[in-house]
Amino acid sequence: MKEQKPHRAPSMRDVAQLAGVSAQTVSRALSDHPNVQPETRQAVKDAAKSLGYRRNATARALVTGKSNMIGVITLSTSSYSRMTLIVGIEREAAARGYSVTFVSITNLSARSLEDGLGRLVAQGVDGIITAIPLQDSSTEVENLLSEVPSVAIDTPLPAGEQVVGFDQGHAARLAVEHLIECGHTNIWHVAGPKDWIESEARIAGWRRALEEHQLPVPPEIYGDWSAESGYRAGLILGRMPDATAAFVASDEMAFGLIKAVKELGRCVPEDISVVSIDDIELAAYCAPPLTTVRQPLEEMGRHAVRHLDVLLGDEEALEPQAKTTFIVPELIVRSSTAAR
Amino acid sequence: MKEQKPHRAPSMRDVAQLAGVSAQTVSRALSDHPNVQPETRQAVKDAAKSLGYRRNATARALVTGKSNMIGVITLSTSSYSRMTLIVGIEREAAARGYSVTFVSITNLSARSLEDGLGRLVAQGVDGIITAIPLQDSSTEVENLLSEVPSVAIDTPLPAGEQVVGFDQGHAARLAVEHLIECGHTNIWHVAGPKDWIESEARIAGWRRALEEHQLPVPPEIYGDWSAESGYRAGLILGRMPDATAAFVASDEMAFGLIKAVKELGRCVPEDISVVSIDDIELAAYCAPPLTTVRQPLEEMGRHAVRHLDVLLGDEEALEPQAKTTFIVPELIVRSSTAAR
DNA sequence: CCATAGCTTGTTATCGATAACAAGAGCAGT
DNA sequence: ACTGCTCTTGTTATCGATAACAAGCTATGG
Repeated sequence: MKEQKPHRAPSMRDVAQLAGVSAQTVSRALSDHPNVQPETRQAVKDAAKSLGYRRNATARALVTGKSNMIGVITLSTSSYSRMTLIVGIEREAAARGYSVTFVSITNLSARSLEDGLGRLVAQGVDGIITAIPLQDSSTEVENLLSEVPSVAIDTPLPAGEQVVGFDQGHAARLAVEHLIECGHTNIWHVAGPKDWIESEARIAGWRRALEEHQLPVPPEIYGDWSAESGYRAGLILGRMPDATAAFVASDEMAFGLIKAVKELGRCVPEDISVVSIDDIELAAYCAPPLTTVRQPLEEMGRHAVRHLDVLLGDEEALEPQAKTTFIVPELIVRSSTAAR
Repeated sequence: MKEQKPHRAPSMRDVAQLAGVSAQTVSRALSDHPNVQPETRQAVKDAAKSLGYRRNATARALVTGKSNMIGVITLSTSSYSRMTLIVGIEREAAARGYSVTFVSITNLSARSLEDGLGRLVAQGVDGIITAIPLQDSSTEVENLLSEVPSVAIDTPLPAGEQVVGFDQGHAARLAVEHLIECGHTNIWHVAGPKDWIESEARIAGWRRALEEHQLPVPPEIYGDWSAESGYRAGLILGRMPDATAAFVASDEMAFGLIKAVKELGRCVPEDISVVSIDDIELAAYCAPPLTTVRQPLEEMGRHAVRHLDVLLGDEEALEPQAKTTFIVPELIVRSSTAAR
């Protein structure tokens, strides 16, 4: 065995030497710059391959000012939805030659948002995708976001110049109107946490739909997206004899709610119909299978990357452009809802 | 409005000028280097703050050779387990001052592994965490892995110097022995896909437990971790009158299996007992709640980062060390299993 | 036959930080 | 008072690439 030293990775200089050209020519040859003699290019490529040369992204980033990294900031809930979003982002980013660095924060305070964004900016990302449901922010956050192009999913963060949106209000309406069509008149809502903008939007959609159909609007019950919180809500709802329908803000909470309701001796959908939002993979395997409004998170992640890519690439070429991509919600009827 | 130009972020030189010192002193002051006069340090910090200075991680990485980034490579399934793992990794990494870049691959071919690892290495990560269930690899993959310290979760990849492991065989044994204690003698297994090392280990554990108790070993049924594949397996198992117990390799497949079995008119756990592995959040909200063996993915992610940190920091100081952290599986009994 | 243009390649400067070395100040010990 | 040490700060070189400029060479046309 001879490789003793930590054998520094080969640099462009090494390749240049082996190929008998200058470093700059190597750079040009490997970047597929047009004005390079074919045989020179080939020689360079051969030399590079034989040395196992790999371009140093750090040096490249330093001089070009572009890191080809995009940052994603999200809440660190391990929910299905977040994961799906991130997978979508990663795939589209990889396809477009970006790598993704990923920061999760544990709470919605401006403090922790600043921290997370700060880490991303310090890292030198070219752009940021915020997948955070924050309602408001601090000036420090705005500063951070103004330093780097950013795209917001769900939430119109200040300075988040473009937005990929899912019309939460419309999704809620689809869910509620389905229940109404089934003949329900007493439709409760189990909402997400108060400080999430999605929760607000879904509550508003639910309320508006009820009002338009001149149905009574019961008070909403708050959960925290977890199945456990849905279970607690179910314990409350299940005891109300006149509650025959619930619109639940997430599939996971619906799982919890259904469990509680069944434990109280009532049946879904015979006694209580349940619709939710998300359509996670397990939704079809709940008992009964969940009627739900599909939110295509992976696709939303991909859209976010596409927007960001345009923002980064075209250098304020097309200013107005499509400011927002709206994804249309789709109702998926399974067996957790039934006619009265 | 006066800020017309893209106002280049302030550099160390700017701070130095404002504070009336040299760039090197700024570097020292901000890095909390000991030999700096207190008032100088303060002056530098004030200047930095007033300019909104942020250290350029790229330049720093170039000269120090350390990027403080760790790379994670994983399969792009949007399963709960992967997400939980990643959240654990990200949290621990953030706590230790690393940022995380994240690559997912869509299949287990050596080709795509090479591609993913290549992206990570080219990105300049300091270390890599492989969370891939690959059985074997190519020499190219080994080259890549030998360039950068790496830690493997689950799978002992070649050159993955340290391993965070979960004793899949033991987990399987716990599950099977629980069924045996319940009086079952005909215990089937719905396994994960053939090319996953976890699947193999769970199959082996299941088989060994049965053999030790001198019980018959039926052929295993393969799934692909998805609830859908569990459902298909359930359609097969549910038709066998003498099958009274199933050990399913993941909670998600168990959801599917239970649905199928119920559709065939048999009850869980009265007719068929089901144990699985993972303990995802929804496991407790299945109907019936799943008896399962808990696999603490978040903790495993954190361990991986700790190992990697040691590997990166101590510079071959403590060579042997704890080569592997083994996490102990824990059986969680709920209601999907019952005595015969 | 010279001028102009285009192609190919090399040279030098630069990105923003830190490492390594150097230099001046202050202080103690002989 | 001189030597030698420590503390503080500054200077210069460097990491690995690319941008900008420069130079040599080959066509092409008048």
